[in-house]
Amino acid sequence: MLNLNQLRVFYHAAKNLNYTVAADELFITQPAVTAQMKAFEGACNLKLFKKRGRSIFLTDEGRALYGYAEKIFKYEKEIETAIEDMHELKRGVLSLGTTKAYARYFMPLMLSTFHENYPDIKIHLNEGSSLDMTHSLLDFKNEVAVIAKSEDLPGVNFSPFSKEEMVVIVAPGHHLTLKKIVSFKELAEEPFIMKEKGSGTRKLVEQSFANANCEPDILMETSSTEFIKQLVQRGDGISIVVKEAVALELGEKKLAQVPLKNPQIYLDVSIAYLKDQPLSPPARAFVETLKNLRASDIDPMGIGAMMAKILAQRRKAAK
Amino acid sequence: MLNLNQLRVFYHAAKNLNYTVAADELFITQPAVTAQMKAFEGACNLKLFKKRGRSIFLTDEGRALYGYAEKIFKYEKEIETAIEDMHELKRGVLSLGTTKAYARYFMPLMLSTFHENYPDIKIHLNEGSSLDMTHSLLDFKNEVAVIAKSEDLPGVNFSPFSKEEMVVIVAPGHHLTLKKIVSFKELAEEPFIMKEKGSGTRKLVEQSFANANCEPDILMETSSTEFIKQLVQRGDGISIVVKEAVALELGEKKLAQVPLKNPQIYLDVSIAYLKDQPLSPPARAFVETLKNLRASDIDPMGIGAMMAKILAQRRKAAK
DNA sequence: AATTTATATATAAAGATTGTTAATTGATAC
DNA sequence: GTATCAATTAACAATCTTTATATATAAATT
Repeated sequence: MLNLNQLRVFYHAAKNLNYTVAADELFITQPAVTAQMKAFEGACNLKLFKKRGRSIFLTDEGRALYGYAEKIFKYEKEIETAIEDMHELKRGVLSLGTTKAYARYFMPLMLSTFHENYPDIKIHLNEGSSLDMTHSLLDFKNEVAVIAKSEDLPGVNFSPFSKEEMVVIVAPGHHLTLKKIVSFKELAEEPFIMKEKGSGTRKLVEQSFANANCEPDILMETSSTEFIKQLVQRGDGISIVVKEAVALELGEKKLAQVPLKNPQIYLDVSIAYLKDQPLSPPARAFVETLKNLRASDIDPMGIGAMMAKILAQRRKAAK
Repeated sequence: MLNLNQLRVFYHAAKNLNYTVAADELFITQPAVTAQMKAFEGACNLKLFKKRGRSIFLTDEGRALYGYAEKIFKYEKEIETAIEDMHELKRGVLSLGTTKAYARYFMPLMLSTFHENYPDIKIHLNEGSSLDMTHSLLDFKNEVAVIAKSEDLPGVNFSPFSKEEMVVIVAPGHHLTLKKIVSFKELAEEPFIMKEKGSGTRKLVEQSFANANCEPDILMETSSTEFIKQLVQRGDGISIVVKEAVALELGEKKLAQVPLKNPQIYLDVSIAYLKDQPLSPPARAFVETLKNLRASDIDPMGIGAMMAKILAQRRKAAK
């Protein structure tokens, strides 16, 4: 195992053929160079310099070694540049987890904006249930997750981000569409298409039924909101989903919304990251971007408002 | 300027994802790893490891840096191999200076033998006058010189190597060939072709004339023994040269030898190298080889005997 | 499930390297 | 011969490493 500190001293001494200049370049004193060179020649068991009067010359061995040293310290500079780049976010990876809904509706715009601001950061986006994504933080699979707060894990920091309006969806022409307003008790009578375990939506829906002292009649469980929409459209059951995820279908009348008896329910979406782990520069930059998006408005927004805001910012930036 | 010691600690910690194993590999204790890693992360201003319980993981930044570290320490191994090779004479350079006569008559055999024993040592052979070659040692142009001792320079070590018989040469049919024996006084009457200044031969010849209280009648000075031979053959003058250099011409009767009145004169050839500079391994090996060639016989030999000995050794080795 | 055992990292004070300051030597230039 | 410059030497200070101990988690045992 070579002492690379000594090799560095040798490199500078050999480059300048002068211990004093080498010392200056190394920000150490000249006697330190003398000492290190002695130690290095001893360790290598090779004479590297010849000394005549007050000047020094490389031996053949020294010259050979200098060639190698040049390479290694040139490479060191590359490493320093790499570290510098990481600080300046000129390279790095953002490992991000989110729900399918966010990955599909919100993240494309959000991340393309982020990528415009930090073009050298690679993005690793994973999707899964809120619970899965929370656990992915603990496993270091992701550094940040944009999800519904599933359970209050001690190591995870949840920072409120958006509030998504939830809507009851039924097939067009469904008998509930005749009602002005429906209660959870009434919904409990219908076959219900439920999201999978671990889903933030499911947790909220179950909670809402429980608050009304009833239980949904679960016909089927799935992780796919697309699948839920298909089933509901076919009239196989009803469901409660994030409004933004069915905005299109509601507009096209492929699905119908049934107004809920108050209170209206909202899904709280949070930015989650580990408590006692400092975020990497890319993750920090992303969280900052997210929080800035939210901070300026007092009322919590949904995806729709959020996206409108991003688009407004981009238009502004384009001017 | 990166602390490569810290980078090395990081490299081993990252390789094993375990501080204790890293410490073992580095032959240091585990607390030293902890300390160095803290210092390194501080210096880089980057989190490189994430810690969960008793295990550690690389961050994205750590993973990036590990890629670089791998390269640099792989390259370090190459340097270590190079140093090892230099010790084992598997690479290196022998910078050798000698006189034209030696370069022509002795060194081809000597160096081809040396090369057989140390096939990975490159040989740089320079030729010049004994004085020039002595100075080349002081200038670090050569490390070893095989030459006549010209003057007693304080920094140069002269170790006797061979003794070359000197002969008076004249043109065939020259009037001196009629004599049974000639004195320097008689030689002083003839036009003399002298070797250049700095030549060991010249110094010896001048000394010999001076001892006989006379001076040669110098017709011409040259560094080329070949040129001397041509001139003498043409009958332009006489000269005194190393016998081995004219053995062929004497045999072919192109030149004639005139017996010198005693004492017979000999050119002392030495192995010269700097006193206070340790020799490089290749130079040490070469000097050893030369000294071994000489050591076993008590009487100093000339080139001819020396070459016979080398050939005998080679035949022996071939068996 | 609760306790013990083993394993891994962190901390703190003592000890070994490495680097600094100041004075010396040795060589070159004027 | 004096001045100057570069490298060395030696005593002191800073940094790194070790020893010993603590803490915390995972695995094994009761």
